[in-house]
Amino acid sequence: MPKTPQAIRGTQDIFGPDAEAFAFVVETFERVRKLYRFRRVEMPVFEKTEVFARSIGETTDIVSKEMYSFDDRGGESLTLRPEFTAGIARAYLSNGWQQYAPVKLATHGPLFRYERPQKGRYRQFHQIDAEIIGAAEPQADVELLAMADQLLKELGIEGVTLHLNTLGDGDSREAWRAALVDHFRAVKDELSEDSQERLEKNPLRILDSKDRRDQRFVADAPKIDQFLSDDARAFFDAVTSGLDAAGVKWQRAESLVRGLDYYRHTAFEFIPDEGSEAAGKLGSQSTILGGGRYDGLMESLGGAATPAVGWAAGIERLAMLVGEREEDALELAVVVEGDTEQLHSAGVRTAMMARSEGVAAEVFAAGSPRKRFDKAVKSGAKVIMAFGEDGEGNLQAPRMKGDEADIERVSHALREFALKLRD
RNA sequence: GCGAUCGUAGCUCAGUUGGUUAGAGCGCCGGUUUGUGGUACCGGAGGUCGCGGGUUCGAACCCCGUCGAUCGCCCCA
Repeated sequence: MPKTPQAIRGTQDIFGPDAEAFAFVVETFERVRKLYRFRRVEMPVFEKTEVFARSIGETTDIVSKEMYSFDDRGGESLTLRPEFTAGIARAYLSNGWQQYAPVKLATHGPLFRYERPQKGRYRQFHQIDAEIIGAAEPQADVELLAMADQLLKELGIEGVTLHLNTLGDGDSREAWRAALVDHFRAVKDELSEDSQERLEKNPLRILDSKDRRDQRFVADAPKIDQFLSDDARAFFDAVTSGLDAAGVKWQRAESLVRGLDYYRHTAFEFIPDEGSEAAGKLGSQSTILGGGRYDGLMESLGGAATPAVGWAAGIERLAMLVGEREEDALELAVVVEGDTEQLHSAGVRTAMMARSEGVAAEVFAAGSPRKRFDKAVKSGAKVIMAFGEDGEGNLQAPRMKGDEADIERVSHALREFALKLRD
């Protein structure tokens, strides 16, 4: 016997209730996205490596060690997408979608990151994604967040709050960053090992360190608000008042920064409330939906300066929060009581007629007659219909079992089909 | 990349300080409950105890390695 190959680490085969929950998330997203008139876009799963390296930031962990990169036969370095935004930006530029600007785009699909798998985190994972490109106004941020908020509500997810921050414009962000470095460098020796390293690579990240040693110094660290330009402040005020008007609840998160270089102004995450049921289900992964404004991204890919905002959410994480979803019930189970040609065709034909009229049907025609009934009963079918023959081999009229209303609905469907045949 | 815990039947798990042919439930297949049938009962198939070494008269159990899984750290959705 040849050995069965193992699945790749960090990949998942999703089935049953989990797969139903996954589908429910995607279907709900598709429905909500249409309500906000986001247009569907499909993109390649892989790109030239530089697309991600240049836009996400060379020094980020994603680019430096988490990308699935490989050389193709022509010797070009390609990478399985670790996120959507960079690819969408590339597509926007290479297809001249400026002509549609401002344009609202939505997509979903698999992403890849070479990371150690754990609860709510995989090497191949899936996201839903929404972007507004070419809109500089804070109203775009508001609309995008309103959609996220509505999506979570329609998924029935509770105990999750929008954490909101601003990183200011490019200058504000740089000034803040410099002040933070000064602040933390003064106490460098007392910081955790991780944060000493972050000081060089990504000082903003020290702000949400989980280490107690760092948290003492985080409290009195410089705040972004001190460095905001008037424009940046006005922008953020417009976003928050817009959210209030739209009825989207939010809370200020002064130390919320996002990992990627391209963020400016608005940054946000939807995070389960401390101690909530949702928080428990997610383990140590807390963010279920995150994003922000990335006004500088297009330029890093050689395009004209183009304002944009977007977010992405992990489908697996959302699916964990929507909980078990049962598959739709079987409506009609057709049991064939023997193995003659006549009986089998009767069963197959009946199921076909039912399905043509939108009634979910399945035929049970394997194993002993007793097992067929057992399986039909266990299938949870609302109506069981049995075909048998009399002693002389004549097909008997089918017998139906189930609630009167259910039987009537199935019978009605079968009659409808017969009527159409006659016309 | 680092740490902790765990790998026994298709699935969920027992397996007493190391001691005969490794068990149960569910699922699957066949049958009985002398008619139609979610019950109950009987029987059957199915296991290199993750893999490789070692210790021992003897290893599912102890030791080392390795692979995998889970959870956490880093980072992130």
